[in-house]
Order: sequence, then structure tokens, then C-alpha cells
Amino acid sequence: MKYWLLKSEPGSFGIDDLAAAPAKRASWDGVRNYQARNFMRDDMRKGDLAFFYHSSCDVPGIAGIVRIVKEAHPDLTAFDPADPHYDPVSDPQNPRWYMVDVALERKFRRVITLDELKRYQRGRLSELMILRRGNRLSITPVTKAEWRFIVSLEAAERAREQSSA
DNA sequence: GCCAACGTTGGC
DNA sequence: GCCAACGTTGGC
Repeated sequence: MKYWLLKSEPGSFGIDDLAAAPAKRASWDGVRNYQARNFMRDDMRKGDLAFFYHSSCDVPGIAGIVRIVKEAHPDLTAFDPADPHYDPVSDPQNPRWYMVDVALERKFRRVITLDELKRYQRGRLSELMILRRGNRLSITPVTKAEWRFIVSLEAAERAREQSSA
């Protein structure tokens, strides 16, 4: 099983939108970057887990965990002229863009903020792709060690807040 | 194949 | 709104 990080702008689709969706499930559509597409199409497998990252918002950070419930299939929004991610060059006979389906695993009790992740930029998270300078990829792999560490931050921070209260 | 121009991303 | 960083496009 692999681990991932998926970015989305909560202004267009955030973790609460996923929580409100039927069966808490949705297609991760609109990806229009080849490297991100290749990760989805070639490496993502049913059962993989991914962080749901909120970008371009007041408090950027990881809001929760989703599970890949359907492997890559053609992203139909690419063929819809009314869709903001419409790609006139994509051919329905030979789809260029793909999406996976995800289901909400759980929403974190609090957002693990980008600020907090950056505190470990020189340590446990020195290789985390979203902390690398200039990285804009919307889909990035996360190592098992990074995954476990980040998941542990949720409770660790809570304990620290409580002890200092 | 090079590279300038342009568009997008995303934190600040 | 700014702007650094990056990807894509298209002329040559």
C-alpha cells in the first residue's frame, strides 16, 4: 500500500464537501498536470491512503485522510466545454486526463497546518515534497515514515497544548 | 531542440 | 494583490 498527498482548494472542494457527498465519496477530477496524472494512473492503487491538503486558503494544511476507492479512469470533465477544466485537445477516444475516486477515511480533529509541518523541514519531514521549494504538484507521494509521523502530530500537538494550558 | 512568452500555482 | 517558481506553448 502506498501513501499520497492530494491538494485541493477548499474554496472549490474541501474536506467538508467530501464529508457531505453521497457515501462521503467523490471523483478527484480536474488534474491537468502530467506528472500528477502519471502518479494517479500508474502508481495509485485501490486501498491506498492520502492526506487531504487544503491549499490557497486562510490556513493551508492537512485536513484529514481519504482512501482511494477506485483506480484511475478517464476524467470526463476534460470533454465538457462548460467545465472550468475543459481541455479541447483531449480526445474521448484517447483520453489524456484521468481521475481516481476517493472516500473520506476521517477528518482530523484539527488541521495540521503548513506552518507546523515546516517546523520539521530540517528533520523528519526534510524530504516531504510539498515542503520542497517551488513544488506545486497537486499529487505527491508520501513515504510510510512521513505518513506515520504526520499522523502522530495531531495527537502530539493536542498533548502539548493541554500541558501548556 | 531551443527558448521566450505566457499562464498557473500557491504562500504570503 | 504580489511574485517566485514552474509547466506549457509555439515560433524558429
